[in-house]
Amino acid sequence: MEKKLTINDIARMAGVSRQTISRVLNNKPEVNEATRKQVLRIIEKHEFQPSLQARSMVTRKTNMIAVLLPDISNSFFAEIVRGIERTLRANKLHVFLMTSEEEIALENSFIQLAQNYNVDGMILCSPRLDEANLRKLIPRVSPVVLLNRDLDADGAACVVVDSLYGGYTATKYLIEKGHSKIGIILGPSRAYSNIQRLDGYKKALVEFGIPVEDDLIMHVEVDNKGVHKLTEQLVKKKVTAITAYNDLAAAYVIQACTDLNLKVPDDISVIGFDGSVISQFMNPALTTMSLPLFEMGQTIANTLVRMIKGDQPFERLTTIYPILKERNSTKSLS
Amino acid sequence: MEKKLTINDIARMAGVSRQTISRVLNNKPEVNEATRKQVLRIIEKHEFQPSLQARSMVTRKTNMIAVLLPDISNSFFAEIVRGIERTLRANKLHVFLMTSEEEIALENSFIQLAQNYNVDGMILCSPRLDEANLRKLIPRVSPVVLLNRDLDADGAACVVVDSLYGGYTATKYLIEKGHSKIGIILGPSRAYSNIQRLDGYKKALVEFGIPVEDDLIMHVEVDNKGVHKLTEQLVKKKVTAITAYNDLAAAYVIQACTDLNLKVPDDISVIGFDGSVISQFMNPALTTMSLPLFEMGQTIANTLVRMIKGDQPFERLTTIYPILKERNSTKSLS
DNA sequence: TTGTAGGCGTTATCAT
DNA sequence: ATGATAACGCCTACAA
Repeated sequence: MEKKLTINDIARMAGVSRQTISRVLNNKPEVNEATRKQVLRIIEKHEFQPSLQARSMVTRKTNMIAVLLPDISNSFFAEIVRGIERTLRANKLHVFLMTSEEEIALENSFIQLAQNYNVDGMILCSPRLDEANLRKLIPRVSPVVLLNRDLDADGAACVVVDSLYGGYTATKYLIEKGHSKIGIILGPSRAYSNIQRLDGYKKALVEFGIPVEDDLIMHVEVDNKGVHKLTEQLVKKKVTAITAYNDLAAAYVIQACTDLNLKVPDDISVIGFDGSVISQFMNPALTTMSLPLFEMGQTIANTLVRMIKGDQPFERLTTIYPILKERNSTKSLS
Repeated sequence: MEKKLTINDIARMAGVSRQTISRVLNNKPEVNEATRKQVLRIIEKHEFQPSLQARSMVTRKTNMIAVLLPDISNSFFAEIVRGIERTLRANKLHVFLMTSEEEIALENSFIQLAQNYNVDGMILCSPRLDEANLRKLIPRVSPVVLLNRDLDADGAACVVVDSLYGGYTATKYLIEKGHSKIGIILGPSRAYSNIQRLDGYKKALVEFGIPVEDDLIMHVEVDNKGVHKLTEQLVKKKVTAITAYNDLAAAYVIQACTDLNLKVPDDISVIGFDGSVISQFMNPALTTMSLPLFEMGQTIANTLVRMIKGDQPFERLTTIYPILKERNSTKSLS
């Protein structure tokens, strides 16, 4: 690492005090034009750039935003982060990335870490922390934007997907296609979104007078590994359609069906959730409840930026509605 | 944001000097056990945690690693970052994420930014910067690990995919399946890996005495949007097989073939590159040159950690060989 | 074992 | 318009 020049070095070279250098760096008006030019020349000649660390010590701003999520290789989060990063960048804010791998302890310590680094704000994607802890930690890193978590707390805003609507719409769609024996595979976490999705599923069934059968409701234990087996169980129970909690899970469902010599959608209909890139390349192309992930990322970041600026209004709660994208993995029951 | 306690506050409460607090925080031995316990009690009671910023000012270490890549939503990079993050985390290092969107100007300014934040090291994924600039910037953020770029510079190590081997192996595989009219679709950038891949393609053809036809060599202009059209052109030229520069591009190739009423692999064979998640769910499942992305991320981070520690040897150049994963998108020409 | 003084590189405040 | 001085919160070196 090259040894870095400091503002003092520049001051010495320019024959002025470091305060003047500071003024030039910060575009303060009260500097003689001649001096300013001279200083700028020296700064450029030596490609001097001030230490943001030192600056942060006094300004109390780091321009860093901590972004905490379970898994960056999950395209759901990756696409959201793309939206976040671009929007933050446009506001001269930068991303401190933290991955919790769904571990509560890591989530906890990462939020502390964010505080210790003195970030200007934090984005929490689907935190698993319980409400009490969340309420305790939020003030330390606020402002905070939460994804998929509705918490009414000071210094926090929320962007949530309406999973109830999603689960309801997907199920209703299948019912209207003539299905009544519909299996549902829910995600590994006890997350709110899963409960919501299940509620939506039930709501649709009830609305159409179809009995809710508990043994058609499946929960994945840890990750997608279990989907294959759950699909087998559902098939044994003669379902004619399955809704999965995300597109990748739906892909595993289809794979399992193929292994069981069932054709999708002829023998069984499958519907996913997310609308990630893989959904359109699967065969058959996946019918899914699609989410505007990139735009969600932008919304999240924009909300945070407004909170930070402090002079602009922001939505305490933004609700995102998934949109049914009908493709070829679903079919009318004839 | 709650107002944060400082080391001075704790010192006052404990009735000792702040230096003693510092000693306790840093586990220095020269502290009376009674004092240490007393101080620890107060620290815990108030959940005091030192400012890492202030600490960095004097220790000259931030424990932050800048990770610069073109696009986090590209599963190729996302999976690599997952490996990087986990390994860095195990070494108490953290990720400062920067996305360049393939723009050279952004790459340039992000490297500067990394310097100004005084990061402990940097990971550059497939930088587009020319060699001169790269050589100039590396010393400012070193140690640096470069992905897919072989540059022999002080303070830099490289992890590269052997694209020549990959291109060669894929092409050879197709030739041995009886294909001789083989199209190749190369990536958008003038990146080294594309040139290498083409060289491998040519090498295989030459080895088997098959003439290299320039009009079977296609370059994507900007992104995957163009793949569809290029595929049409190749089909017009009666190719029986196409190798694509990554799995997503291969997906578009297959889509284009379907649109042209060609069946894969019966009418045309397609082979991808990367072995990303989508490849196994495509229909037909994609034959591809697969890369151990997560492990590559780990290797990259591990190399950087060794460089930072300084007392451990590290590979200046690590070469990764893609592995042929034969699935159902390729077939013998009968 | 503990405390004091000084400094890391900047900006803020108050003089001049 | 410019400069001197004091912070920001911590650690290092030296003194007690």
